[in-house]
Amino acid sequence: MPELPEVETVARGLAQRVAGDIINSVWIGRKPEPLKSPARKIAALLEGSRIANVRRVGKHIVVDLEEDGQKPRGQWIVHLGMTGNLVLTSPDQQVPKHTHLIAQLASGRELRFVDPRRFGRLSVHRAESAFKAPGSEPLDVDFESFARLFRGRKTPIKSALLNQRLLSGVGNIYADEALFRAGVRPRRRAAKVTREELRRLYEALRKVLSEAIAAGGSSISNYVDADGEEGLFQFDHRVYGREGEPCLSCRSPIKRVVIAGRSAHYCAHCQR
DNA sequence: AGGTTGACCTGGACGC
DNA sequence: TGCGTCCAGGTCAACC
Repeated sequence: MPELPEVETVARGLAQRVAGDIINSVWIGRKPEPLKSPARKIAALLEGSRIANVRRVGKHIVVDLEEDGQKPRGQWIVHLGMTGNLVLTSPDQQVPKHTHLIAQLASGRELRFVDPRRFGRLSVHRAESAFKAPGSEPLDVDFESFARLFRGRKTPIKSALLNQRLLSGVGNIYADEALFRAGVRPRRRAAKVTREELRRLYEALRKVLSEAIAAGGSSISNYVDADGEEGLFQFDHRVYGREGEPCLSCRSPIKRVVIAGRSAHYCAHCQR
């Protein structure tokens, strides 16, 4: 579920509420799938740490941890996968099914990682080897660097947008939405997209992502933010999930095709 | 080397 | 109600 705007929303919400709090103890479920680091390493780094900050890198939530004297201690990295969420609750809230980790905070609250499909991943990094995402942040990268990412790539432009080693944080919804707004068909070979089209794509992607962040994430389903509240938001999907419905510009039906195993939505009339 | 496919999971929506 | 099928916002390893 969560792409860049959703992860940003969760991270911001948590940063506001838990920065400065201390993790007293950690419970980790028995199913090992969501853990990239061993459970005892995760627990060891988290327990006794103060949460300095919570932020987003690509689709990852980075929890910066520090010692008492503000000395950096390491990072707790949370990837939400398709269905994961990191929720701040009071301990008397019922623990939902598929809760894989609970961090008890000194303030008396709990930070819980819940993920039914278990595609999410948890890991820890020591302070010496800080986490780094391989791709460029779409909201930070300049146009020349953005354009360079696609040079010589025969893969469909849609697949290139989703490639996290190129761009960090773009997922299926916002890739489709950006391509629609730029007027570029998802199956076009990345290398063949003209400079002018890339310029439109660059602007469209930034616009779509920042609008979605401003709206607090996507409206597509039961997405909830760090408080466990439904995102109020209404970000308009113009193509995603609108197969067969009329294009909002030209009324021709939105098409859905599969590209590299992911569904892609576009308007055959407006996108070339 | 670089691109595409299946596997990994659970659950909700839909058709019969 | 129940069962089967399809679909899902992500990412890898394995394949060509």
